[in-house]
Amino acid sequence: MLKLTKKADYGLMALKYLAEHPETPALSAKDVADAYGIPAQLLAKILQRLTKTGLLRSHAGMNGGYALARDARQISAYEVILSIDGPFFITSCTRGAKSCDLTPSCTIKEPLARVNDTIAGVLKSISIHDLADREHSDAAPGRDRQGLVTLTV
Amino acid sequence: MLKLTKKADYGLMALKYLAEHPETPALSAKDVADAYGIPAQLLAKILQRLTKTGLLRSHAGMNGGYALARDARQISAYEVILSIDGPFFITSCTRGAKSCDLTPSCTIKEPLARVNDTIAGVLKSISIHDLADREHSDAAPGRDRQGLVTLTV
DNA sequence: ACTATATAGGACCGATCAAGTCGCATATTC
DNA sequence: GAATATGCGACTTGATCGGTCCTATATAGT
Repeated sequence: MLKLTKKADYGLMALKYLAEHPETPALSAKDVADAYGIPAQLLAKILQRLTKTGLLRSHAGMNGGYALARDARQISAYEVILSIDGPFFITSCTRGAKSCDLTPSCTIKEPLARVNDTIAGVLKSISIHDLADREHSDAAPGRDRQGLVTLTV
Repeated sequence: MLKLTKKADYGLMALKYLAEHPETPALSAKDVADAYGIPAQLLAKILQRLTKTGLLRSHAGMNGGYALARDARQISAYEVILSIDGPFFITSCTRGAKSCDLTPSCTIKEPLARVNDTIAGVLKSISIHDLADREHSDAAPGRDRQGLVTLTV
């Protein structure tokens, strides 16, 4: 059904939240979880994962927590999703896979691989900052309302 | 993980196969299943579904089977996937859903809904014919190699 | 030193869902 | 009437997602 996992959702929400609070040196998993009403333990593990992949910086102990490792503009939705859910492919057999189980049969893959690339491209072009400051960019007058990306399939 | 179900894969493959054999009046589920090494019973149910949604025309009895209900150019990958997997949304809570469980919390959804629309747009722009005759379009010399679609997010 | 607060991470569980199978009814052709 | 098809519902199995629990470790404040 072409759906993002809830974990990835949570991860994106958390990063957005961190991006919206640049003044605080660190926010705990519980802080973020409470803000959104997400299970704290679950979010904790997600943030740990994002830390391991280098998107977050963590600090244990009191007043500890997490902070963005880079500028919000430099973190793409793609990286977040990839960190949490692992590599995704729209088809079971992609050109990434060595060989298709349905050997030469599945000739569908080539065109769909391009769809896959497109999706990846879109997600790569969306940064955490884009998610966070949506209101601003919406409110900005005379701005090209739609157009973060243009791409060719 | 943003993945298509195998059923949708099978469905696309089957339609492609039908598109490649326009001379035969009808092909049985078994014919197609054997051609690709797919479980016949499973494919049967998929084709039945596609028949119910109007993409295929069926004929029972000996020498019966399935045939495309429209020209291969007039059937989009989107329709096929939609028929088989049902409506898909990249996020758990989309603007399609009445209300988000995480009430006003999930502010992620709006930007991602646009990603969702993009994906849908790409899939809508790909027809069964595009899947079937890939070799031809690839072989065609001096043709704009990449470019079925251009879209703005 | 002690305690409260954090991250880090492993084990586990339940619900959901995809994938596939089985069985039976019905239609159609030979 | 037999062989071949579709049509459709029920069921099984395996994977995976979402979530909880428990323990170890780090750190800041009193």
